[in-house]
Order: sequence, then C-alpha cells, then structure tokens
Amino acid sequence: MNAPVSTPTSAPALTKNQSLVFDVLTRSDAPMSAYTILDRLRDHGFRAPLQVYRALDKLLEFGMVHRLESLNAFVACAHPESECCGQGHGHGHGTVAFAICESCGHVSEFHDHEVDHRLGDWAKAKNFKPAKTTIEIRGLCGACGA
Amino acid sequence: MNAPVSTPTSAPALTKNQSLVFDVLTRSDAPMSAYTILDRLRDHGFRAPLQVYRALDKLLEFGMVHRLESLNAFVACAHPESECCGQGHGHGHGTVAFAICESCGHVSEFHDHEVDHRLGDWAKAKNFKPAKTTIEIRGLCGACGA
DNA sequence: ATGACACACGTTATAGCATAACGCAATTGA
DNA sequence: TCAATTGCGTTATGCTATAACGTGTGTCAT
Repeated sequence: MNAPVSTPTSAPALTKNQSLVFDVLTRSDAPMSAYTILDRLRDHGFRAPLQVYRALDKLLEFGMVHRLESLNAFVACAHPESECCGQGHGHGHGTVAFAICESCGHVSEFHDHEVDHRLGDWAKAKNFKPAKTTIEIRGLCGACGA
Repeated sequence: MNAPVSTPTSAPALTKNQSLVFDVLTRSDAPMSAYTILDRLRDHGFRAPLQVYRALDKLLEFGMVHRLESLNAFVACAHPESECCGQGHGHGHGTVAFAICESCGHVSEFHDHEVDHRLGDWAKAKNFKPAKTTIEIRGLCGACGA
C-alpha cells in the first residue's frame, strides 16, 4: 500500500507522504525548512528527515514546490496552475523569481520574461547550457518596509 | 598583534586571517566551502570553522568575495576592480549573476544592467525594498556541454 | 501465476554547513 | 587611563542533507 493514490484531478498522483508534505507547505504562509516540516508531521508518523527530503524531491520534480536556496527552505508553488503546476514535467514557462521579506518571512513568486530572455541570451552567447536558474531578492516587503 | 596590516594599495586593509582566506579563494578556480578553506589553512594555524567564517563575513562585507547560495560555497570576486572590489562599501554597481558549471565547477561572474533594472522595477512596483539579490544559473559551460 | 523490476517507504548512522557563547589581546580615542 | 571596539582562539552545539541498508507493494513481460 505504498503506491501513489490516484485522484480525480489532473496533476500527478501523490503518495501519502508527498501529500502530507505538500499540504503542510501549502498551509504555511512562509517558507519551511525540511526539519520544520518534519516536526509538523511527527503526529502523522514521520520520524526521520529522509521521509521529508524524499517527498520534497518528488514535489520539486513535479514543479509543485520550490526550493529557496538562500534560505535552505521550501515553499509551495504559488503561481497559477495554468502556467506551471498542472503540467507534466518539462513545463516551458521559464524561470521563477522570488522576493523574500526578511522581516515577516513572506515570499512573493513572480516571473519576468525579459529577465529570462536576457539571461538566456547571455547563456547562448557564452555557449552555456542552463539547467536551473535561481533568482532570489531578499529585502523588506511593502508591509514591513514602510 | 591582531589588527589589520596596512598595505600600499587602496582596498581595505586585511587582517592576517582575512588575507589567508582571500588568497586561498583567489587561487582556486572553483568555489570553495568554508570547511575546504579550513582544511587548506590548517598548516597556517587554522583550527576551527569560525576562523574561516569570520574572515569570510568581512570579505563579503568588503565585496571581495561572493557567496554562492545554491552551493553553500564562496568565490573571490571576479569582476574588474574598477567596477566593484576596490571601493569602500556601498559600491553602486548593482547585482552580480553567476553561471555555475555542474560538470567542471567553473563559475562565471557577470552583470546585466537590464536584468537589474527589470528586477528593480518589479520591486518598485510592489513597494519591495531589495537588500540583496541572488542570481545563479546552474548548467554546463561551453567546454563541458559540447 | 511468477519472477524481474521499479518505486515508495522506514531506520540508523553519518556527513556537511553554520553559529552561540565564552574569554583574551591589541587598537583606538575620549 | 579607561572604555569601547575589533579580531582572535576554543569548545560546544545546532541545523541541513545524504549514504546505506532492508522491507513491502504494485506492474508487467513471460
């Protein structure tokens, strides 16, 4: 009884652990570290970091979760399903950027074609083949920076 | 005998530990983790991670070293002194981006005004005050990706 | 059916990255 | 001279991530 449970929806079917981790992240309004997620899920039988990391690996692969490199933390994907989350794997919508408030912890996810394009041009000019691009702006959000 | 040693040059005077760390990073052609730096400096009396981290903190503050968030590693600043490294502290040359080869480990540092500008515009529109921006492209460099 | 395979899972142990908290030494400057 | 600041060294600890092992279950070609 370990295989993914099929759901009525379209997105990839998640296993129990994957669902639990995704739910916790979705309910959070700030990024969570793997260990924080682990603590939230102790009541659901989670005992070891690997249970979280393995679920996160899959969720990252599905594009349902993002990793914030500058925080060593994770967030549920926040941009519209139509642009990314629903679709299989390659999902051609480009790189996502994050604005992270260092005061309240809130994260805004956004996308800018022009930025994408410029970085792509640089890569092409240098014959560099991008695999994954990270863009994170840390600072103060409108509410905190007043 | 712990104070910074003044040098004939312009840039901020470095203490012994700061110089040692900076030299090691400068000689390396790939990013180094703090612990790798530590190991390289054992012969020079380094015994504990904090000795490295404290030096790195200062070098980061001086703009002489960058931290690669997606690697938890550090590189010596590679762009021309005239644009950044030499000057005091605020240094208004904008955000730097990195292209990191996942095969050979080589890192290219570059700057794109347009990208900077776009991200700045987004921030302004959202009333977000940026403090530090991270842009890292991971992939294969020209030499490795052929 | 059955056996090979892929995959999710659970557990223990370990590796790798970073900082807290203490105290000492040297420099600066009121 | 004394207080404040800064760099340094040490010990201990905390946080982040993965290696390596074995189990169970579903899939599918034979």
